[in-house]
Amino acid sequence: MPKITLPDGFKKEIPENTTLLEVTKDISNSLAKIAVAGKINGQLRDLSVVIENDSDIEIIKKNDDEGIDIVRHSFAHLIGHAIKQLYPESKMAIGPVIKNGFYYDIECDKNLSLDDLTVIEKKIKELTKTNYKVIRKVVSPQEAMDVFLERNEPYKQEIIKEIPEGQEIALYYHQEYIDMCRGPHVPNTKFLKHFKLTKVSGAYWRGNSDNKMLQRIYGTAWDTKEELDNYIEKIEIAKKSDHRKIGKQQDLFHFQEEAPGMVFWHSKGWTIYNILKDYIRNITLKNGYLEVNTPQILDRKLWEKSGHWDKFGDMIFTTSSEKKEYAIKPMNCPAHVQIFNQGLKSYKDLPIKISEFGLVHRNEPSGTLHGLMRARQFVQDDAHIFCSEAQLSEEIKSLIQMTFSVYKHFGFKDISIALSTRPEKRVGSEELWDKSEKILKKVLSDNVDSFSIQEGEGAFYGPKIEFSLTDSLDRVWQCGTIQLDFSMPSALTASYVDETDNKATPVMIHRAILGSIERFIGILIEHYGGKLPFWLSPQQIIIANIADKHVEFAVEIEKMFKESGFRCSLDLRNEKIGYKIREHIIAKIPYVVIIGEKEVSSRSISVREHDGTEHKLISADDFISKLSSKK
RNA sequence: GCCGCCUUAGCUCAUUUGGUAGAGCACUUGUUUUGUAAUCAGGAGGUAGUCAGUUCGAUUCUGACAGGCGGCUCCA
Repeated sequence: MPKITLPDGFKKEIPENTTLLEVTKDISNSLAKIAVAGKINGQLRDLSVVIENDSDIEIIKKNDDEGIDIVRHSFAHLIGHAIKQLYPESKMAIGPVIKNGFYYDIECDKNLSLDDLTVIEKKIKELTKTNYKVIRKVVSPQEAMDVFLERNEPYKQEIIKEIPEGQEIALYYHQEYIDMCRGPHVPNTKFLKHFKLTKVSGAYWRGNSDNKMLQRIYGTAWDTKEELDNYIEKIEIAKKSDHRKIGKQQDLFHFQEEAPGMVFWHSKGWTIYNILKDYIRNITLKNGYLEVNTPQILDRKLWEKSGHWDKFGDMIFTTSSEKKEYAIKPMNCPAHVQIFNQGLKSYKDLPIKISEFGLVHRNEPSGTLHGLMRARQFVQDDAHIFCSEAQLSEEIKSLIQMTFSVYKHFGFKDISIALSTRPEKRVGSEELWDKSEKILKKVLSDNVDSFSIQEGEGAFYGPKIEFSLTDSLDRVWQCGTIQLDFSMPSALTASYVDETDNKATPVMIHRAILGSIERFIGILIEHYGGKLPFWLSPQQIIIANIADKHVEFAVEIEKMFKESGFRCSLDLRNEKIGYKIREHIIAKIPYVVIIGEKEVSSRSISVREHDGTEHKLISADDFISKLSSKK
């Protein structure tokens, strides 16, 4: 008789062939009503499995984090159940759980539209309402293969062929529909209630662009209707923070089809741009960087030498003149090596840090363009540090600290850090890779709370650290990067004279903190929901008069603000003050200064903050000195 | 680049069996001289993304192209 231990330490012997569900019922009937799965020795299992040995048992309820994921996973199966009833010829591929939801990849002759999702959704509701039992059956690979041969499911067959021998294969019977899954799944569709199919899109089979494109149906599911509604509302609100929308509303920038992926910066957007640049310039100069500027187009031969042409040629815009072919630079590094290469360098000069607000062009595939986040023309706050191997750790450490201090300045908390390791296609010896990955890992472990490893995602010349931020819809964008490079300096014959009077090749660190200024502004706009902090606001203060007779004093006050270095303008229109205020609130202006009869007679100002706070009849000088600390 | 969808006034959107388009806001003129989220009234504004095709007739149906949107792949 197996002995089980519950989370509270309670121990009990159970009869042979007892299932998790029976144990659950034994604990309490009310628990059994909301139990969707269990854990045996920490392993998630279906309630229908038999407990064979002495084990720790835990019951997963439908509203536990793991429980809701099981519900979501089962909803994916319901897409299958519904799809096969509606479009029997469809072939099912995979249907996993993702953050807040699930999806299923399907091959279907019909192009599914949003309207079709409504139909599928309705069918799923019908099916779940019958409260049918989901039956799990463990089968041999051959049995599984027979099932999916008979059901004409080529993708399932392909998956079976790759399941390692000895691994249990489970089929889930949803009435007439059969799916294969590691599970666990809910024991009954009565647990499947609050969901919505959200979008349909294309997705390559196995994520490989050489493979066939399938249709992917996305959905979300929650334990209660309130949670579902909240989630949907949250998405709707988040859409309002979309930088593309705010960019238009606030007159920051625009795109047009004559220049896809390239930004037309309007005056206000360009103001933000320059503030950011100045901020970064200040920091880099303080940290001993030498700011440079390099040509926009460079001979193709240079890019062949550096290795870029071979690997990234597709992305490079070109132009030609007098039979010479040029590349419009997609990166700044080869140019920075040229600057390093001028004159002899000694080990005493290292590290040499060369920075540039480097304008680059990359011919990104049209389908990947995304407002400011992914553009074809953008500026990197780029820098290359030429140093000796011995200096690497210290340099990288200070880069990590610098990056964090910049992100902190903007109030970012949700920063994900990843170490990308050696890719399949790479240059350099294994020892070199071992060494450089080890250096990055060590520096990361010593300096950040946590980081993930992205195996094989490194650059061909070396591993890299990536700092990523999230947009309003939870999409993750890489911003900062620190990359070790042992190859380009020698490819472009960079060298210095070392302590032993020999020629040595420097190591190069590629780094960017904001990454692309365009992308970073996009993230900032969404992060602040369009209400930028005072120091970044392109329009900080509006002076609004009550009536014509207050114009003179309003102009005087505007001059005061301007002379103190604030971005300030007048609103002298013949409109009611409520009308003006409404407009400036919508435009997210931090302060509206109101000038009327009382202000003129007392030579003071009244200020309305964006959040509605009012300061009546205060001294302009006092207000200016208070604002000066916020610059 | 791939799959699907979308493209109507400066902006946000209406306009169903195919008969050349409307609203709100913005703009403009007048009115109002105003106290913390919209004073009132008039006016102007569109070759319906582009190019073909079907049709007596196309914003509407078909096709191609362009751009955008959602994903996928990619992202030095």
